[in-house]
Order: sequence, then C-alpha cells, then structure tokens
Amino acid sequence: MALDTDFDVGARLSEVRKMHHMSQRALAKRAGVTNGTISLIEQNRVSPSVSSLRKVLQGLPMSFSDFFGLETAPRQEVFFAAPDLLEIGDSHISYRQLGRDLAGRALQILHERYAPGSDTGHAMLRHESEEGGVVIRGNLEVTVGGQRRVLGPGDAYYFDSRLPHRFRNVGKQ
Amino acid sequence: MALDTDFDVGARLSEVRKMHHMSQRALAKRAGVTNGTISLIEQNRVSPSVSSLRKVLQGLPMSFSDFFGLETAPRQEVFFAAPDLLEIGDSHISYRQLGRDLAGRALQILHERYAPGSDTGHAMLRHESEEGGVVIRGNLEVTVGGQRRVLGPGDAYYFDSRLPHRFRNVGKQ
DNA sequence: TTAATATGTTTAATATATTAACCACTTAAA
DNA sequence: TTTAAGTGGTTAATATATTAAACATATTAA
Repeated sequence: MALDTDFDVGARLSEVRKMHHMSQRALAKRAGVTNGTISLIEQNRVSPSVSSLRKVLQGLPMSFSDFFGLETAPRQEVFFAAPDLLEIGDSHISYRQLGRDLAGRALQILHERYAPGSDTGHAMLRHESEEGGVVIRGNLEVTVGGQRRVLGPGDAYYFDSRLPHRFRNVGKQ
Repeated sequence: MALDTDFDVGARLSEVRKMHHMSQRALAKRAGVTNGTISLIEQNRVSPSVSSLRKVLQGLPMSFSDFFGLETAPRQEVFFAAPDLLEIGDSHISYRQLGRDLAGRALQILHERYAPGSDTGHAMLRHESEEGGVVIRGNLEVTVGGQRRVLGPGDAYYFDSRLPHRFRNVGKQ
C-alpha cells in the first residue's frame, strides 16, 4: 500500500479540473467557493480543509477515493502475452503475475497453478488488499481466518487479504 | 462510483485510531500535531486541512485512499459455491458474478464464457474501475481504446475500465 | 485516602484558509 | 479601435484551524 507522503494536491486538482474541461471560475461556481480559492489550492499556496476540498470535488464531480487513489497514470499497458506473465512461484506452485509495475494498480492479477498436494505453507499469508478467484480445474482447499473449505471447478472465493489465508491443492490433478 | 457526500471524517478518524490502539495523545505525538487537534477533528468541530490530515494519517500510518476508500466492512462472505455465482449474461455470453452485494467491494470477479463468434457489441462498454483477466481456453479478441489484440490461452489483459472496451470470441470453441 | 498518570475536552491566542474585490492579460464581437 | 467577457492571479479583511495550556474525570499505585 502506497503512503501519500508527497501527494501534490494542487497539481492533482489542476489535472482533474482540466480533465473535466472547466475553468477555475466554472468549477468554483459549481463547488460553491470562490475562484481565488481554486487558484490558491492549485498553486499549493494553501492546504485546503477537507470540507472545502469536498465541495470542490463535488463540483466535478469526483470522490475523495478517486482524487487521492488514482495514480497519475503514465502509459497503460493493456495486453500481456503468455510469456510476459512473470513467473514468481517455485516448482510446485505457479504464480504468474500480470504486469511488472504493480505500484499504483488497484488490482493484481495472478494465473495460479497448484501441483497436487502443494500448499502455500503453514505460516498463513497476510498482505493488504482484497483477493478472489474462481477455481477452473481440480480441488483447492482454501483457509481464510477461521474458515476452511474445499472448492471444486466453478467455485470461488473472495476476501480481504489482511485476513490470514492459505491455499492447498487437495485433488489429483 | 460512490460520491463522498456525507463522509464522516471525525468518526472515521476515531475508528482507525482505535483500530491501531492509540490514544489521541499517542497519535498526536507521532503525527506532529497536538492532542487538541485530534480531539476537535474527531468531534467534527473543525474540518482539518489536507496537510494536517496527512500528518495525522502518517502517524498511523494510513494512506488517504485507505482512509477515504475503505468501507466500514460489515461481515465478509468469503466462499461462493458454483451455483451461487450470479448469472448475469444472456444465451451467448455468460457472465457469472461473484457475490451479490458488490457495493463497497474494491474488486468485482466474473467467470466469463464467450460462445464462438459472440461479441459484447459495437457500442463500446464503459464503467469506472480497472479490469483484467487471463484467457483460459479459446481465442478472444479484445479492443481497448484504440488498441485491438487477439489473445490465446495464457494471454492476459489489464486496463482502466473507463476506456471504451469490447470482447469478442473469434475461435471455434 | 493521596499522589501520580492516564484519558478526552475546552479555551484564548495564534496561524492559516477563504472571501470579496481587484489586477493583468487574452479573446471575440461590435 | 473599443467594449465585453473570458482567463488565472493577487491582496486586505474575515473566518476558521491549530496550538499551548488549562480542565475534568478515570485508573492505578502507594
């Protein structure tokens, strides 16, 4: 999880305002603040209160999460050929990660294969995000928090990754 | 996308502070503000500036996105049996949605099947989030923004859903 | 009990954000 | 040209946030 240590509020506001094709005055009017306020914020000469920033974002409109969460999107790679999927597993468990620069992406996609009997280990995994998937073939035992289930083809799971979790292939294929 | 029209900053700060087992004074010290500031913010008697809220969140530590974006998480359903996957497609294209109450989830998981020759249509789809996937079987033509590619098994895609996009099964299976 | 150390809250003084009115400049129409 | 309306930026006055120091209460130790 990235920490917003150096988030540039002014530049971000200027960016999203222009995205919406609005002048400072047009946005100010919709937001119920003065154009001077928008100008000062965009120059980072003031740090707006959350309440006034909320008013401004409502004028776009845009949510806080979108304002703070979206990265300044360099260029987006869209397609990934099979060999480009990064192999990050070992001989028994195959994790193939989609894309290399995960920083700033909201979603991490893995193509996962578990050899029969393979296991992610007794030390339960923990990391911050959410994850989920659909079992394509075979049987997978999933343990999340206190809950455990064996899932077959078509079954699925979804949970907050901060809960301790573990996967195990309990089938023959 | 939810708009933060009524986001309760005070309650949220109190919540996350207690999550981290810190007193107002302990957090204030780590954040470099006074305990009075924390108290006034939590009572919603002031609307903090973005800069001081950033200092406070860095004391936890927590990002803006996590502060504003995370829902107050009711109970989490983790496992989904195959019949529980909601069928939301038609006779040619099968979308099976994982879970029913998507509101507040950062990630929407679909198990998708495209009949040979099927197509999501000429009107390109648009919605706000990111999406990606790995092709399991067959050949899928994916069009995103101005780019088009035919993907085979093991190939993958990932893009910002706000770009217009379209899927088409161009194989025989 | 008393003393010491926590807890969250309040308030006068100070620092900062916001407004209202202006400036300087550009564009388009008369 | 002149006029009018647009752009973003500036500044004194005002509103608000933040601090520093106090208050009130609870808990623990002696």
